[in-house]
Amino acid sequence: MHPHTHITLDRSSPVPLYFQVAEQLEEAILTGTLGAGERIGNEVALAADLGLSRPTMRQAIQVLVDKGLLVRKRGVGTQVVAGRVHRPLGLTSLYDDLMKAGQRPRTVVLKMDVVYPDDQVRAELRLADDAQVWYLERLRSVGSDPLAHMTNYLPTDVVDLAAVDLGETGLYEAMRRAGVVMRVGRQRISARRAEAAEARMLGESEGAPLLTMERTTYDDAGRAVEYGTHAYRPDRYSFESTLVDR
Amino acid sequence: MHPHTHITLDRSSPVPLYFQVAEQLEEAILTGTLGAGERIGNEVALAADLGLSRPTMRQAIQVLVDKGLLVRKRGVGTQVVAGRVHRPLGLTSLYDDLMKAGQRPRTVVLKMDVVYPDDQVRAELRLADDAQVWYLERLRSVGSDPLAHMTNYLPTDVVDLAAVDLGETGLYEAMRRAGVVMRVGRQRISARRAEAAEARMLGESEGAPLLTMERTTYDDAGRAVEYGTHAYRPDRYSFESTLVDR
DNA sequence: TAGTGGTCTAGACCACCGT
DNA sequence: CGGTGGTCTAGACCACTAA
Repeated sequence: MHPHTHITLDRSSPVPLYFQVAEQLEEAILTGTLGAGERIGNEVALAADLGLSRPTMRQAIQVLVDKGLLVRKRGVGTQVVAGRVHRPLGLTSLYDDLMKAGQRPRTVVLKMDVVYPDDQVRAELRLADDAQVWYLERLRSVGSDPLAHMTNYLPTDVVDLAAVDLGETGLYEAMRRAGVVMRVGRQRISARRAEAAEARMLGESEGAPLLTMERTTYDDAGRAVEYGTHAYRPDRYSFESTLVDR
Repeated sequence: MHPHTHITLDRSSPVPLYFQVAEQLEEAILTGTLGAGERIGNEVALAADLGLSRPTMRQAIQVLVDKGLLVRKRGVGTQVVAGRVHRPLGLTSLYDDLMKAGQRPRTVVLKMDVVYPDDQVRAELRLADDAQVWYLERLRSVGSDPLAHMTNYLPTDVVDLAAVDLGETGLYEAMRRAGVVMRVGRQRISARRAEAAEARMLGESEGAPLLTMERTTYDDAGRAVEYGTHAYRPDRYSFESTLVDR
């Protein structure tokens, strides 16, 4: 009844125990060692097997429930969710996503300036009336294929963009290196027709459908650190996500 | 130092204590009683004030951290995230969303049949080779404006669609009433050109951009219960979501 | 009825932050 | 250094499910 997934714990590691368990359980699910519909658990026995308290074991399982890999049912147990898994989108940039997928993204910085933002941007970033922002416009490609046209606004006190080579690194990675800890992003995804100039840049015809995303990102102090509006070629990009009801 | 948000607990209520606290904290944030950037906490003191244990108080705060309303920073405290809040998308249908927004959606069922699914649908739903599914095609409008063209496939043993008036209720609501507990949804959002027939239905011109979503939903036993591909008029609809890094 | 997850308690030690 | 959140323990009682 116990498909022993053989979990190893290292109590001297700085990695939390619940996370060690979650990692190894996830691995077992992704490799198929734990198949769709299979039951793990119960929590009490698992905890005892591993020499953990039940709350710690529960926390480990909760991580995978939140990722949509496991479902819990009271009185029944915990089971592996069916279906192929795709990685959830987190607070990553397109650049990060492409790198992870083994692609070689290329970025051309079209514009980079310090400007006075318009009212909408100032409101999104909650800036004072006289505050200035970095204005950044980039075109991202994979190989010879244009993929996305990106516009971003950043408060000038968040990061000094002039000191960064944005052709060689993603914006989010640059922000992280500057010590910004991004915690929350609020985004809206829709679609629209490509305008003429934009269509030329993306190698599409005017009026072609574009996938659009606008996002405001907040750091670990709750401060808005970035606002951006992006346009993607829909035949080359899509947004995947997992929703979990608790 | 304590912006006393006056939280009331009812220990005789079946609503969990952590949830009662989370609800009232969220209310305080949404109404502005707790303003952007304001610190709540600390966990120990809050727990003591309310006569709760610290883990319970922590769980309450975690709910709002997961919703992107609060950010925690070790050594500092817990603060309210800046910016306007929009409700996250959960496992709801377009119908539910519209109803909540006070709209009056109208649904026309274009087709409803039991069919043998093609390979892709069979794979998404993890069905046996000889299994049949409900095939459902609907057009949803608000007022006189067409909004979305929706196609769904459901295993026949999940719910009997013939017994439901889908003009009067959303598909997800109908599934819930049939005892289906949906727990996980995996979706992909992109865009494409409207085809001729589709454009006519949606009141758009051929080639107009459409926002597309395909989603597979799983129940509390990890079983695929629904697969759908939808097309929305992008000037009338967009997907909003909140991402949280932990 | 037996077994499962859901909630809750009352502590403990640690890591990190700002002063 | 004091104060914060991050982790962990060892229990307890309850609600729900399935046999």
